Amino acid sequence: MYQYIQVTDDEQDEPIEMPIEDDGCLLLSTLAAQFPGACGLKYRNPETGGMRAIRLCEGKLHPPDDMWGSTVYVAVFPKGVATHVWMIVENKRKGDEGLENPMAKTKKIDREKCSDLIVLGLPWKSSEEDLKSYFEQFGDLLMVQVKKDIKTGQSKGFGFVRFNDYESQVKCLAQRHMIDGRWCDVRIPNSRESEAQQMNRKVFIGRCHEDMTADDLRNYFSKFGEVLDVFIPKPFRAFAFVTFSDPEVAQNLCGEDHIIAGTSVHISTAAPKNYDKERGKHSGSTTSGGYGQNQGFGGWNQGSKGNGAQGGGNGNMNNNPLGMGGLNLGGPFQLNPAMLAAAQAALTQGGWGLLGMANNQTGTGAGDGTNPQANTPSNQGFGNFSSPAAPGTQASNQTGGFLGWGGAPQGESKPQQNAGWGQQQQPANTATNWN
DNA sequence: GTTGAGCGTT
Repeated sequence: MYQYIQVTDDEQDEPIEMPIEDDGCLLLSTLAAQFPGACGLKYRNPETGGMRAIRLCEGKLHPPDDMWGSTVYVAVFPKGVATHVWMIVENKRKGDEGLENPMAKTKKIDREKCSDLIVLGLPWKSSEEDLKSYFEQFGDLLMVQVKKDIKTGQSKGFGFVRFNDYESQVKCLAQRHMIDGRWCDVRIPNSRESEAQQMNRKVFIGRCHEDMTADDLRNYFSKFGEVLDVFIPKPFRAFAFVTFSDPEVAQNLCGEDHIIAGTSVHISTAAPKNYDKERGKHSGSTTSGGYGQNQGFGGWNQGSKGNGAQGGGNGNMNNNPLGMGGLNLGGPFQLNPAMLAAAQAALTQGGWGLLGMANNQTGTGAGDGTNPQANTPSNQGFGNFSSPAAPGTQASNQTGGFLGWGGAPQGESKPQQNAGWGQQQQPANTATNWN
């Protein structure tokens, strides 16, 4: 018999009900499962209006005066700790917010964010100064790079630029460029950094009920923000995707359980599927700068596009944590293909409800019991494999991807602009930075 | 010392 208390990470947001233990305590691990990175709990004292801390002792959060009551508690996060790629990006752009709650910052995803832009077809002779003087017409530049051969110093014929303002980027992407006598193309690079910035508009809805219609989902989720698309695989596979226009809305919902038409669904981040097959479409479809719709990147694991033969039809098994691509789905199990597909998708997404393994810390599921981080919702009861979302991977890629920021050739250094970035030192002449 | 579709040494 569980009791629940209401917890939020933002007093403006809808709280999540969280189970407390038999001894009346809330486990920090339970809290962290819903609010990754949370290190404590607090609540507003109605008498003083101030925030009051909840006692934390050996991983247990103790109720104030032995009573949780109906108070809405607020998750507490370590100050100034970079836990997400998004936060790193935000730190870079908004250095004055360096001490805020990192998770709140994580949720502040700027839809209209600049990314590095690749400049293709540069004349061999063009220098970074040449690029700067050309691209300045579109707006303030933060960075210009010409990629060169290490030994000879000869240009490789391409480079990167980054604008300060998104409008400048849009203008620049909208046309071809005559630079030093050659036509050059400017595009969003096919690298993970830029992909990371465009994702998370779409959320994965696990544990869907067969009676749920796209309209049901749209109606329900519209109260959180504009819904661009609802996708329910046919035949029924017990999951769906909802795409919001605002990635912040999508991000805010991730990790939550919601009740729709009496059914508890789990919302998590939509995992991008492998990009190898889609990359061609991707780069081809971004030349107009338009990736505003949910299909813009074409690389999401929707389980659609005619790959109904999930056993190996689409070559999309590389990231399957349980190696299901290697199973013979036509073998002795004779499971309903819809259930297999749902199970596979649920595994990929970390939504375990379908398999009846939710919260099963001592379960007998395949590979269970070996994961030292079994308290996280995406790993419960399973062996040690990588989380599909793997934000840390993105973070490291991200920091590694902007190594050209540290230099201040003009002699003026702005340390604040470098806060939160992994690499700040670099040899001269690898990039030119005017800010 | 050459070249002309692509995708970023640290």
